[in-house]
Amino acid sequence: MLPFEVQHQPGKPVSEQLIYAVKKAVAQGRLQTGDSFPSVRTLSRELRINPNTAQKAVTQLTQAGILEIEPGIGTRVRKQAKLSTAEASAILDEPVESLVIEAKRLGLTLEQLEARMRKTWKNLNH
Amino acid sequence: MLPFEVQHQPGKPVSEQLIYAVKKAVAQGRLQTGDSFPSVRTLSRELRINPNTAQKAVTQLTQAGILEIEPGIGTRVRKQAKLSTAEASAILDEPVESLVIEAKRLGLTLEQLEARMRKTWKNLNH
DNA sequence: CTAGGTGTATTAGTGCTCATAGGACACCTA
DNA sequence: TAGGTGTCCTATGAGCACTAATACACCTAG
Repeated sequence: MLPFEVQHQPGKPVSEQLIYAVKKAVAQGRLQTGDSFPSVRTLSRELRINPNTAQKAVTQLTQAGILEIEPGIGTRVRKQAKLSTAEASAILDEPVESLVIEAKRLGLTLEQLEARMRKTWKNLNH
Repeated sequence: MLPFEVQHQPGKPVSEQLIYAVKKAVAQGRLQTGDSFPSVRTLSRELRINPNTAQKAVTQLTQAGILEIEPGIGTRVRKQAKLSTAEASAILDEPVESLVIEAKRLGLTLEQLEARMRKTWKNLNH
């Protein structure tokens, strides 16, 4: 059994959905620092996707600092390094602005958006 | 002069960047209800993109309820209809969850994320 | 040492989206 | 009528996503 769930939405790249599922599992604590991560071939078999697609996701997750490779042995969940404010900004600025624009367009108030975000935050805690 | 700015980022579809720029301009109030919107051919000329690409953006913005067409005359910014809570949820749930996951991964607290969002909200007011 | 696991790389082919190009039509206004 | 508007059509090229089948270097367990 895999330590995360992937819901394949047609139209979106399979590799990106796998990446998102892993990020979500890490945020939820279902994947913790030091946990061993399924091999490329296991992912391929369990998710019924091509080994290359699985490897693409693993490669990007490694470059993102979420997984780390031990050559010849396997992959583990890496200890998350704390990033600087500038680095966090570079990553978050776009999705934050995009979300705010969408919320304004839908007629929400700032308070309503914050309430929705707090709820989502707490739902991800376990 | 166009009532919005489009910054072409290579790798992302031109039509989607145009759509995003228009949404942003509406959220900022640079485009207001009733304002006339540039024609497909004007967009094509000013932005140096194909007329089909411009039309694709206009079509999607119309379907999203942001623009409205007056046949033979032109396009206008439509009055925003207030959506139900359920409809707003369907649109916002995904980006909110995605943002929360990313913020948690980067080690931010809920308070830090809210502060960043409030700042972005206010910066878009004018 | 060998067998079997790991990540990695290569080459090839298919299908889809994006963007471009050129042309055409129905509609409305001046 | 002339010129603007949105809309539609076919065609082409580029790039990406995914699949497929190999092959290689590395490490561990037996």
